Amino acid sequence: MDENKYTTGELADACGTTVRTVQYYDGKELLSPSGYTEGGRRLYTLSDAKRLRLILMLKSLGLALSQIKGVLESPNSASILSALLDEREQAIVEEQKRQNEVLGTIQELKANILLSGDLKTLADTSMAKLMEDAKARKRWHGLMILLGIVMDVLWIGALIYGITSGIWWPFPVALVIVAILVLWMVCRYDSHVTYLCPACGAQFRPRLGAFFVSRHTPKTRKLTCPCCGEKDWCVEHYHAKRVDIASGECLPGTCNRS
Amino acid sequence: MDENKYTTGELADACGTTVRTVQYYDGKELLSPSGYTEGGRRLYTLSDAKRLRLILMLKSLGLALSQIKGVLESPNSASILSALLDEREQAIVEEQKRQNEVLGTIQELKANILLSGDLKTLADTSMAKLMEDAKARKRWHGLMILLGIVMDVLWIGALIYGITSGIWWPFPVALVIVAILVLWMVCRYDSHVTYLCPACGAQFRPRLGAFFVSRHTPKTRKLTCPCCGEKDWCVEHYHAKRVDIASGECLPGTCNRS
DNA sequence: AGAACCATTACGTCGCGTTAGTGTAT
DNA sequence: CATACACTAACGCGACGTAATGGTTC
Repeated sequence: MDENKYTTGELADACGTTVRTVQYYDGKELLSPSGYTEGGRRLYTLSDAKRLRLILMLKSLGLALSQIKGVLESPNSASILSALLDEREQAIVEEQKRQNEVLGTIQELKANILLSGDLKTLADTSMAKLMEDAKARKRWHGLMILLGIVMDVLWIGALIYGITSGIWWPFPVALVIVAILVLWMVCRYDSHVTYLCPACGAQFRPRLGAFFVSRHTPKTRKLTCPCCGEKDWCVEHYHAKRVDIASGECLPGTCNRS
Repeated sequence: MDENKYTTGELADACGTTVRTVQYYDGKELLSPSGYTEGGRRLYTLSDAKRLRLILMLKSLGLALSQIKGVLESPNSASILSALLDEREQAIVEEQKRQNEVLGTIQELKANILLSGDLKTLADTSMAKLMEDAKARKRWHGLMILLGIVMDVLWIGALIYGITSGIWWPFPVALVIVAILVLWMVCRYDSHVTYLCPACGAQFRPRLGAFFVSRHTPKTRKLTCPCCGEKDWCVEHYHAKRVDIASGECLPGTCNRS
């Protein structure tokens, strides 16, 4: 039919893979050579190259070699491939969900170990709680963004309404509602969050006033530890459930200097 | 110190894993038993259980057993674990990017094989083009949504402005702009898209009029094939580059009945 | 004494990478 | 003859699952 054009290495180069892979596919009867030289070397044709490229493409999508073999050998390859792709898609989506959970857990874990220093406390913490906390934090962030948008719409809407119609009473009403919402959010946030003192390792809950005015980054906040009195950047830790530490107290047994 | 509480199977049950795994971890010196019975059976303590749970947690995050071993053996485990978690996070994010590309490619591939029936054409299509097309389609969808929002803001804004101020001339202007934008979008879309006839397998570009009025789903459109004349649901295929088929013609060599 | 339970050993998984030792094309 | 290339056979990876065989505990 067509000329024998490629030796093993040439085929591998042409398709962006390795000699070993080509040989392996021959062994697995995924891609058999169209001929041999007298000395026993494999010879491939152009259509073999196309087939190899197809195999490599399907493999890059995550299909197993055995599945690819099934597709290529079947008379109704299209429907089989279609089903496999559906399945693969499903699996990837599932895996991404798991990965997102893992990412959340990693976040929590990093926050936990960042300053606690050793892993003894960590050994007690169960994976389940870490994930719950991570999920709760995500939900809370979502809620904050949503409420933020609602509040913006409220006061900007009232402002525009005032400008265009000359009726101004809704504006201060909107501001009051916004203020109440903000206050509620801060209180709720404060009651679900603890901080880790980098100096003594204590887990504590700051007083609402200090919490309100302190400087902060997305993950830390500059607070004075009620256990050792040091003022430093404390790592925030969000809990799924309300923490039962009094405001301004620290969790017993967590301070290294006690 | 503490009593020997668990046999291998009890430990496995308590930590949600298998006997084999516990034995394997002993062999790898990840978790050695605290003692043995006279008969040579492994005995574990409560702290062993904690250690095992920690190991399983870190494994579930995707860390290799060798890495976990390194963490547990190191004196400054916290910093090492922190670094490993960072690395792992990076890797997961990278992997998710790749997976999203794969998902796009799978979409393209499914659209391609859905009705073409065989894989010969598929063998010619390179992975690179599939991915390019998938990306381009995503970009295009994003642009459409964005323009949709812009257009909505335009005409709704002009409407509200008319109601509140009584000045109505911006409204028809906005409508004209919206109409032009829609027309441009349709033309552009039409020039980047081909359809696959399920009857004869031809790839063709419909005439703009037919394209405009035909019924459609997200992935298919009811069109009359210019090659075989059949009217059926044709699968849409978005191309990264403008296709150079004349409007109402089909790509030569793609019709099975020619 | 029988039923669980456990220990050790070893092979199989998947897709090749990587030697090691030998033969072939140019 | 030298050099590059190719061949086969084999082990290795990672985290166990799955026998097979025999001893231990209750």
